Amino acid sequence: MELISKVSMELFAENGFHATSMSQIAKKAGISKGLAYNYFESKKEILDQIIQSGLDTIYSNLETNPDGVLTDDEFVHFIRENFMIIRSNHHFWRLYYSLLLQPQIADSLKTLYLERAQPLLKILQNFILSKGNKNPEADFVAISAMLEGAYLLTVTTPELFDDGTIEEQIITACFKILNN
Amino acid sequence: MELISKVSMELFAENGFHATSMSQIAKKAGISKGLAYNYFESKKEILDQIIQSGLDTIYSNLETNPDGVLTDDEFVHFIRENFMIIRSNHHFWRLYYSLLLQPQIADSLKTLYLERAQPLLKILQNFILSKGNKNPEADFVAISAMLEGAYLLTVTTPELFDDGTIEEQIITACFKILNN
Amino acid sequence: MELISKVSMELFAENGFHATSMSQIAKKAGISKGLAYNYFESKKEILDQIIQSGLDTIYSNLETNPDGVLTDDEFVHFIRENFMIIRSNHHFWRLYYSLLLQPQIADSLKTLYLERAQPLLKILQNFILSKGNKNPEADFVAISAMLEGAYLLTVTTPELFDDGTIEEQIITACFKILNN
Amino acid sequence: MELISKVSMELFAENGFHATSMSQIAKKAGISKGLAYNYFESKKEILDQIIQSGLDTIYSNLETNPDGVLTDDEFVHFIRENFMIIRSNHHFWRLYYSLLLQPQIADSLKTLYLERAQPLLKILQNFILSKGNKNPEADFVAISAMLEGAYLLTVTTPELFDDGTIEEQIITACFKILNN
DNA sequence: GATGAATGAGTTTTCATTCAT
DNA sequence: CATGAATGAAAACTCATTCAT
Repeated sequence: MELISKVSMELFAENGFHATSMSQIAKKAGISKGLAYNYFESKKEILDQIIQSGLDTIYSNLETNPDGVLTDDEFVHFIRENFMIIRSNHHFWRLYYSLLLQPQIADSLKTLYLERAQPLLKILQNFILSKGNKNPEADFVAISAMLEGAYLLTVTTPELFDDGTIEEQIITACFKILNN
Repeated sequence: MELISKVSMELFAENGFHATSMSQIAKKAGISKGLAYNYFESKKEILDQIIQSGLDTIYSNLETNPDGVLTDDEFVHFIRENFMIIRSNHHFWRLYYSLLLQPQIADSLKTLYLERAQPLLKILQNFILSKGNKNPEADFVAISAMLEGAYLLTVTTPELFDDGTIEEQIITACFKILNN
Repeated sequence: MELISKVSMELFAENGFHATSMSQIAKKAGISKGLAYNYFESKKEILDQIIQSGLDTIYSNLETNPDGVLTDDEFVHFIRENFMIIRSNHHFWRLYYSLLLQPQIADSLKTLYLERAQPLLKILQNFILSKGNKNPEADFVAISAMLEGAYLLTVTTPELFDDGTIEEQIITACFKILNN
Repeated sequence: MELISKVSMELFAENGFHATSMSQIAKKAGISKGLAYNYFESKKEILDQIIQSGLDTIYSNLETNPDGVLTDDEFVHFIRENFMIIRSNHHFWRLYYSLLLQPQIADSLKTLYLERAQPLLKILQNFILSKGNKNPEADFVAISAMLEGAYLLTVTTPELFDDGTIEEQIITACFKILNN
């Protein structure tokens, strides 16, 4: 079951959900199609379960106090950790982003995601607010977009940043935005 | 033929390439399946043609002198124009991003894209260089990521920014990064 | 389409709905499975359509004035005609009876059937009432049961009555019941 | 084993033999699929065993002297008892009738049935003969059909006759047929 | 006795594609 | 140009049955 999920995630991420067949999954997992259906009611259910447990494991690794305010050093650490998590789950994130682009699926996914990501966004927001700038919302939008974009680039074209310095550049830019 | 492309792009963007059938396309276009095959050799060819002409029309609207250096005002205008183009072609961009996440397809797409986008990146690069900062590469990465992220958000969750101010916040952040 | 219906009815009647596969249907009809799905959305839809048009053709052949009262001769003719119709549609009736025994399907079927059969039952009722017996309801129940049973026997074991005299014996019994 | 039979009979009767899966049976019986196969070699064998023991218990309850001749009172009692038996085994009879309509299965079933039912038919025949009518075969056909039909109605639409008077009406009609 | 993981052949259904008209 | 009937390969899914434990 773990195996099926793992194999499916890789295939879904590489080829897309619709372009991946149960036969491929079964073959790559070294089992029969029938067995896959003993564990999951449908292909869709495999996807759902991947999303669920993917978000679970990712966010459980990040649990911090969402009400406290980070110091600069903690913020730096926080961002680096985010990138590390993305890198070590790039299959999942690639899948996540591709699903996000399909309106049919996206809505339920967005809800699920926002629910789990809320504490993180809160941490970011609090940090930005603590800087006392005139327009914290604008800073929040800009930094969120920058992170989102950097995550996407990390996932889609990791070879461009395999020196792993993208986060340092992002961090530097964050402070430029905030200390101004 | 124009119609088939248009209709296909919408369906591909909304449901994904693989989840869209030729029947759906023919039905939505109000023609027979057979006729679609008079114009296109295969479903894949429709996609290719969409990408080709999509990039064509988009970048032909943006042709500027890639070797010159923008003034600040021109840069602002340049960014705003980019967002406008994204918004008026959100179907295309949604499709573009979803394809980008499928490695099978992504490679040829990336080549194609970089080819067309090169002049724009050059403009951005020149502008950043003209600011004379210590680490222009870092600024380039940060700003590229921020733009990429903002485009993605514009395409996937337009409702969050329907006041259309996201570009202003991005522009402000760009200058903070560059004037520092 | 006519062909598919016809072939399906025979197979459904001989083997049962669930025990008949689309492959069998396609093979017997000399077409591909795919084509069958051009005409019918699902196997269930084939069944529905068979029932609909089966009841249609049968009852349209029997349309008589349901408010008038039959003479004895007309009653005899009416019964004989019923048996003839059953015999020339024995596939359909075998299918009909087998569906009647599956509660899942039976309810919608019963409604559909009663709707169409109502005029016939009315004719029978009127005829019985015209005889002025003390307990017409009892006569109606007995005669209905006798007809139902005779139809069932005709459909399931036609060889027992291939001389075609069962209806004469039923008719005789009817008059015994009514003239008493 | 008893349990498996009982549960299977209910499911077969409600949903049909082919539409019932071993999983459903095992689930409803609260056992594993494997265990079911310790008791029965196949799904078909469950069915066979149900039919066998179904006919057994039913006819063992009815054993009377097949050579004697019933009095009128005994005949009335005999019919009432038949209806009672049908009612208390409606699952079985529903299943029986549905199988009767599938030629593949029906032949072996008919043989089996006739074997067991022979004594009962003999009793009925003797009773009819004892009335000394001109055409006892015709009376036999009519009364058999009436009983068959009444049984079918009792099994398929019990709600129509839940006052339990259908047998009285049938009995009355029988005497009308016979005393004429 | 009892389980349930595992299979493989079968089922219903879908769909890109072809082609006679 | 245009249709839509037709196909065949492959998809998702089911299920009777087996077997190691």
